[in-house]
Amino acid sequence: MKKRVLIIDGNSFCYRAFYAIRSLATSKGQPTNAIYGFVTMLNKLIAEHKPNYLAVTFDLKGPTFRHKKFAEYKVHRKPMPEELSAQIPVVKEILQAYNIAIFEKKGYEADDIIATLVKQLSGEALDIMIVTADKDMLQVVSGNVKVINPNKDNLIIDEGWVKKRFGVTPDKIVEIMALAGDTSDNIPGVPGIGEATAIELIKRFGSLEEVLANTDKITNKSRAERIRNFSRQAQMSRELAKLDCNLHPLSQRKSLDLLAQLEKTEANKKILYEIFKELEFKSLMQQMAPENRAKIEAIFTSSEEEIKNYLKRITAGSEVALYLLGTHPDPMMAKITGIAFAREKERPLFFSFSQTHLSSLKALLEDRNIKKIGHNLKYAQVLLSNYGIGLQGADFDTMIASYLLEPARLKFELPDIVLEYLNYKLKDIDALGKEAELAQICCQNSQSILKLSQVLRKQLKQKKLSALFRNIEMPLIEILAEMEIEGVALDKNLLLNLSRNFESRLKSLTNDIHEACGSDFNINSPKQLSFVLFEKLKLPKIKRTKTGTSTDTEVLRKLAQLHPVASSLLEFREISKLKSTYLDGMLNFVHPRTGKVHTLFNQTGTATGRLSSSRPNLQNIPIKTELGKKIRQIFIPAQKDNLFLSADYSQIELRILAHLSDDENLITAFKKNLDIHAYTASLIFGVDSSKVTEQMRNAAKTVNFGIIYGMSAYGLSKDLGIEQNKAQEFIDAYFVRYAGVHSYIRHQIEKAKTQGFVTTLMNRRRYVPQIESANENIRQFAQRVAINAPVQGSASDLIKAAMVEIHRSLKEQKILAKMIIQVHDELVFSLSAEELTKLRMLIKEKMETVIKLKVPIKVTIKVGKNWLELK
DNA sequence: ATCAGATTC
DNA sequence: ACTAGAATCTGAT
Repeated sequence: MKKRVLIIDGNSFCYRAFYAIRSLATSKGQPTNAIYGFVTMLNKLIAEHKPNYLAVTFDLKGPTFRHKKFAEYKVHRKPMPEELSAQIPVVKEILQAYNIAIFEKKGYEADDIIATLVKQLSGEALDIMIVTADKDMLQVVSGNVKVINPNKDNLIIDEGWVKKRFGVTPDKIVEIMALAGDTSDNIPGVPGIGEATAIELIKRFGSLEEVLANTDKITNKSRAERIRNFSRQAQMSRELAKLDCNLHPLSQRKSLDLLAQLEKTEANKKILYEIFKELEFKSLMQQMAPENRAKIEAIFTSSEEEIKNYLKRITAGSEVALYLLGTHPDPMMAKITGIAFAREKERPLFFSFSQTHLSSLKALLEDRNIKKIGHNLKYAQVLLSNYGIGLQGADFDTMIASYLLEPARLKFELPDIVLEYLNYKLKDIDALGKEAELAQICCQNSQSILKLSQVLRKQLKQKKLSALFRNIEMPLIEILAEMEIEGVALDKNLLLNLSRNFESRLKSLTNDIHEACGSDFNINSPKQLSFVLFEKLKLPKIKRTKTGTSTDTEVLRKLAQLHPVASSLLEFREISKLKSTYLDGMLNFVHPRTGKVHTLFNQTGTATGRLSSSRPNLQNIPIKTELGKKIRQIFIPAQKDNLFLSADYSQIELRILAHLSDDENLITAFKKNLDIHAYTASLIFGVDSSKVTEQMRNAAKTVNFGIIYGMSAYGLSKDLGIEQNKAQEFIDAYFVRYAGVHSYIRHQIEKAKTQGFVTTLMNRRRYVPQIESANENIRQFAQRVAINAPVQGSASDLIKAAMVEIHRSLKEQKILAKMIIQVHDELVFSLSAEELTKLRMLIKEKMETVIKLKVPIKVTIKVGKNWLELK
């Protein structure tokens, strides 16, 4: 097998990469599409052709010898876009780290360098493959020299292809270009002579020289005349098209020295890792990251004796990193597979699951004086609870720590966080091999968690996040775990009844709709529905989606004026959603043992600090419509005769805004306990508060909320159904009267720009790198984030702090009531009638006073026998 | 896997 | 591409 050389025309390759990937940029907005495309295309070529030698050539800026010969050369060529040229130095840096030779020479084009390289190597027994989209390059194709065109799906062009396409051997390509020219390089050729004619002439005469010497033999007289008139220009064109294959000093090199330089060697993975990390190329980072180098000498044991000895050395105050491997991501559904412990300066210990092992560990796990370090300790606590073990002493959760450092991150899985903060790859736990290997992986994971905790502890401290971590987020883990374990009971009979009622209503609506439309179709398919509405019934198209015509509620409401079927569709949509998501869907989450639903409260699920809830999501149970509200009846206390108590923060985000902005008007309004929307209406409409109509109050309410989200005049006008300039007037009036809010907003945007993040009451951070984006939309989005995050995040701080306080009191006072649900500004408890009076006071008091604001905090308490009937 | 459309605070 | 922030779930394609 001959050895293979791959020579890449770097500029051509960069252009291809740049246009192949529409947009890719770092979080700060630095474009990286060409770099990413270049690297992935390069990897693909290497994987496909497995070259032994590699080189990349580049053009340098400035005139070439061709410009000197012919002033018009490449005059039509647009300069390289700034977005692309900015990426080229990084591409070169990457090539260096790959140890791939780069060739560039002032005054010469990449093509000439390639031609010279090809000539230098022509004496060796090599397969040479040139990667370029440039037609010029075809002239060097020969038996062992081929061209790969990346613009044509990596089409391989060999001698046979050239002969078939042009009817001549590759060395005659310049002769053809001399006559036909090349528009992309602005090689003029002879006017009126195209490729077909040029091919015909060169096939007959063999070269430009011979054509010029024999114009009298050309039967088409005007063609012959033109060639004679432009003979000088044709000769010039030939010179331009001809590649220079004797570049100094490259042509002086011995081919063996050259080959040594081109030889493909190990890439410098460490540097590549750093570069890819900087560029935020996650998958490439992953490829370059080293495996953990620390040799793990794990103790893999089934001996009770060994376990006892290990445990003996762990005493009060000790720290233990623990990795608990479960069979399922939902801990209520999971079984324990194995447990690994890691401690400083000790060999890690692994147990595969057995009830005996677990019993020996119970004391350790339940000892609050032994500090537990883990990655997602809530998962461990819930899972262990199903084995009768109550985990205590949660001290450091690396998942929560990394969340506070980088709350907008999407994934907090252990391998992701280890890669980010320890810079090495963890073996995939799902690739389970033999048990010994499993033990190795679990031990490595527990050791990594221990190391992570040390790194993250420092970073939390440095960023002043330790208090939030220690006082709020860590204590919350145990509370959320208890809420998940407790779960929420359901009235299943009622659920099934409702489902059946909805079912029959849906059937009848389906009939009505099909009849009204004159055909049977799937109403749940937006595609089929839009065909029926807009093609069949010819109703007006009101709004577009990315892929077609919108049929959402807003559209259907407008269509309801024109066609009665739209109202039926609206009702169908509502009932269908309620039934599939909240009734039938709920049954999928009922736990086989407890008969309750055990929501997962995700502590790292939002960028702002809020919790999120899933499987099922209990934070979006319907309440707005009469029909939807009925769903709430199915949630009931687990114990017979118990009650639900709901405690709700009233207008918490506006109160937080008043506090953060220090706005005089807003603070006064809350201190006087005014109706805040009515008060805002009186301010922005300039009327006495007694003259505020319901309409004005509603408009003011929209404005009040809009402000918190950084709403634009466009959005407000659409929401209120008024002109945009009218909406702008409302916003202007708002900011005149609430000047403190206005300056607060400007201040937040300024802070985001100068320090890169904004903060909440408890110093929770939200990074806003896009605030400096050159893209108007992205920048404006970042500004809204900077306005909203401190408000939404502070409200989250507040309710989390309250949860910690309330939980502590309930424990201390041995109250049996259980906190079971949190919905951002609401807490739901299940309690007995005997505890009601005491709890009402306690909960209200804790929620209202846990953090002191410049305005009073108001909590409304309601009690009832299910989640609907609360008074 | 992604989209459209629904629900909540 | 989007226009009001933060989420999750279902059904269709």
